[in-house]
Amino acid sequence: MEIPKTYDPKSTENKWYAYWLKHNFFRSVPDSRVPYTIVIPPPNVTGVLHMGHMLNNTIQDVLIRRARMQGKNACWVPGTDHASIATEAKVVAMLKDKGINKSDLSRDEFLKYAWEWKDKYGGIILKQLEKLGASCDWERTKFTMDEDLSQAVIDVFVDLYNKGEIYRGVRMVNWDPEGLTAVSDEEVIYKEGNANLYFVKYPICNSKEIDAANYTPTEYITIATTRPETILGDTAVCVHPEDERYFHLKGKYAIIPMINRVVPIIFDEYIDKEFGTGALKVTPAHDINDYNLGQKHKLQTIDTLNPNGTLSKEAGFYIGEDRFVVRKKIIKDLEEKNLVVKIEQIKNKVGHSERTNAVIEPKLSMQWFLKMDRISKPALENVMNDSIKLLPEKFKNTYKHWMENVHDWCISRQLWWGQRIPAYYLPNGEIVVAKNTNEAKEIIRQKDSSINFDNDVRQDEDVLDTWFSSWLWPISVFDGFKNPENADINYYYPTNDLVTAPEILFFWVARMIIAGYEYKGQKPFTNVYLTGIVRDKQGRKMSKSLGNSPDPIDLIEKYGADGVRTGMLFCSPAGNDLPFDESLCEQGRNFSNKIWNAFRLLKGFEVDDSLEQNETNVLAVRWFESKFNQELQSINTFYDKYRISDALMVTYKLIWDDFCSLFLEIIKPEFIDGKALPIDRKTYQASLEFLEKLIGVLHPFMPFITEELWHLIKQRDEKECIIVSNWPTLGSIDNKLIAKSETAFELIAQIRNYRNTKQISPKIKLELFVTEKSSEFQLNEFYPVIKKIANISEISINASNDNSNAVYLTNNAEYSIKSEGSLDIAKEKETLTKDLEYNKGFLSSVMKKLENEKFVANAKPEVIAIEQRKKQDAESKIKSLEEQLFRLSSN
RNA sequence: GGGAGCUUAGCUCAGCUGGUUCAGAGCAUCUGCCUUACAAGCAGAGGGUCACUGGUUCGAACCCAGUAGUUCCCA
Repeated sequence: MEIPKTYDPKSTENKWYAYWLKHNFFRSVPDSRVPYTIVIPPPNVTGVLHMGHMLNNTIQDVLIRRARMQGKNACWVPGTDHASIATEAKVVAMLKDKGINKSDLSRDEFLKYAWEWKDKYGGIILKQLEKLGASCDWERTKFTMDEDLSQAVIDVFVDLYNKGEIYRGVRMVNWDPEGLTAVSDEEVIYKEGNANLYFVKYPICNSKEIDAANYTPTEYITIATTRPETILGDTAVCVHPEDERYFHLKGKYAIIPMINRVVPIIFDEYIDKEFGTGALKVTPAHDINDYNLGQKHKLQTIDTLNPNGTLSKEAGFYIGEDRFVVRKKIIKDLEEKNLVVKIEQIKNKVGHSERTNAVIEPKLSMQWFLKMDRISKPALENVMNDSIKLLPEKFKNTYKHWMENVHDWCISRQLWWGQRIPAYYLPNGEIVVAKNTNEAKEIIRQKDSSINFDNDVRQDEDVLDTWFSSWLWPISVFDGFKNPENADINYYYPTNDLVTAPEILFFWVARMIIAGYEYKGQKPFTNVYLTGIVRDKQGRKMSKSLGNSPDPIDLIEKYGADGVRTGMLFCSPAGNDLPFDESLCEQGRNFSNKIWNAFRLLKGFEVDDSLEQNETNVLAVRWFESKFNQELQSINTFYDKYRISDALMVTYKLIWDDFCSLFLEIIKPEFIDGKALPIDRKTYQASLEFLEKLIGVLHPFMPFITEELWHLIKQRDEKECIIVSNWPTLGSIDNKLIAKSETAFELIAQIRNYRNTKQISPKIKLELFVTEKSSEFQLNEFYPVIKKIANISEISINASNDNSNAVYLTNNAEYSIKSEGSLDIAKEKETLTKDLEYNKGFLSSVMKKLENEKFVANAKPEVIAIEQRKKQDAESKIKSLEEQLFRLSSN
């Protein structure tokens, strides 16, 4: 069979993915094995795959595939979340294109469109994950608005309400006037920008009971504001109690311009004397700090904004006009009244909605809240005591800080897409919370049979925050609410690892932990692996809106899924951002090709059964066996520490450097007369076994090419696939042999370097001289190897002093090579002297330690022994170098 | 304004609780090679006051303090 020179991922990836699916290799059902479980961070159902998903899901797949090979029952649960705000926005936009306004639709009609939309586009991202090779148990795919998951959300709401943990209250919320909903603090993005700081003067008067409209002021107080449109909602002016400039205003009043409201001048230490004029206009309805001041000083609260960002009736002026239009208009009007003192340019930070990018308005509104103080306690404790581990650990600090200062969670959203809040309002304002309409009806009937449910009772219009669904995810995907003792939840929960972005550590991770302890009395997972953010070369986060992100599917087309997977992992230690560059994928693709060609080489060997295994090959096999085990141990350790990119790097070097560049070069049969000699059976067999082990270790990173090679190596049974093969077991390691090999390979590199500097072709054989010494690293064993891959004709012991024409190689002068052409004695001497000086310096630093009484007294015995050994080594090197120099000089 | 983290080669990062020749890896760079597996390759090489300043110690990239720069979180 002809094997192509370059590996072509396209022809294998679809084939093997389909094959794995067909044989149910991703499927997991509880059995007697140890479970290994990951629940996917459910991507937004409106989403398409971006680079962040690629990184995140590659890591999950690596962990899952390795666990599967280790004989665990690996279960990766996929799914999506319903993303209320984002999805509703998309559906509204879609309807708009069709000429339909959301306001013209009933709730049910709208939801019908929304579900249609979801059914049509909601699965895209999961299909894309297949391209990446994700080995999810697709039969378990969940959606946060599935019937049973929704029921869990409602049940939890009712339960927490009955426990007194959920309450309804007026709060200052971050209002998104475009999305027409409140958003959480975490969904507000503060962006720095230029703003005008307007200085406006308010008249002062002595009494509350004046005719403000016809009052002729004699004195003014100047306030500074960036949001003059809120002046209409002002109910006080506040200054610092120690601000001398305003002492005389105690007990006086200010008149709000335009609407001529007389408001008190209050004193509070909250004020920053340095900012603006040191006098603050107080608008309790439209600023959180002002709201707090208002509460403290019992001020009136006047809400001057409509939900859509236009001015309300309460404002008295500019009713129905947009807040930004009014900002300009009111300044013009105030200028006409000569009340604007000056306008300054400042930089400030303005909150924008993460979803719609609209400028957030702090707004008072009636919302539902979940108390966090009690239920968050175990979630803090168990992260602090490492019952749940955050990786990297540095996130413990941030987590602690957040959990210790946690605010009540605003769980209502003014939307339709999501789980509708199961609260029913009776005509007298009383609230009944029930799991469903029938239950509500029953409760209400018992309370007051005269109430007509259909006419008099209305259900809350709002839905719950999407996070209020996804915080239940590790439990609800296993149906742990309705059937708390079912086989799945008992087997898979708590799950093992969670892989997600630090950005949602609080949004989601912390809340899942809270729910886990509240509803299962147990953590939801043991390890939280926090990935970094994928950034572009300029360090900007890759995002669709910036247009700086490559399309992952295009990348897969170009470099193969295996190439992209390794590309993502080459430099992404946990918690570190990943500055992505396409060349990383190229490196991944090149790596696939390297392995491919290693296989081609092996496959091309002609095997001769009558051939004895020669000593070179015996040694090569012995050496690689040990080397493999040594590196396997290191790979296992890195996995245990979740240092995935380190595990990959070790695998990469093991395959590329040790297997391809060394092992294969050593055993590769020589060419005579343009024809390759055959190889013995034993070595050939061992090589193929090595390759099998290597691709086994590589499989989690590069699932496709490894499966392809696995089947090319030999004919296998239908179900005998690498994906379900055994992770290589750790064999013995001959450390002495490995140490010797390192010296030998170093010597080989020096011979090659010598060729390079002297421009000697690798084809010309050279002669190597060895000064026999009682060195620990006798390399005799490796002589055949050295001869072969450094192309040495003869290695001879140089007992005589006949070094007149030789160049020494290592810095202990034990090896030398016959120089081609005349020897530059001066240069040789210089190099030798340099090495001699270095070794002498080194020896003296060692001696300093050994002669230091404090060192000998304080250092551990091992450390002292090491220093003794260093001393001996250095002394023997110095001796060799001196001898060598002496020989050169005597010629 | 408060808190946390980071600063090691051109880039991205390792460097476990101070002790080998500890200053490392990959990529990039440079030199030489189309050598019959692979130019998506082979063989070599160069490159760093471990941000700065002090301190602790027999010994500091590592511990402590301060400074600068930078990122994140909270207000």
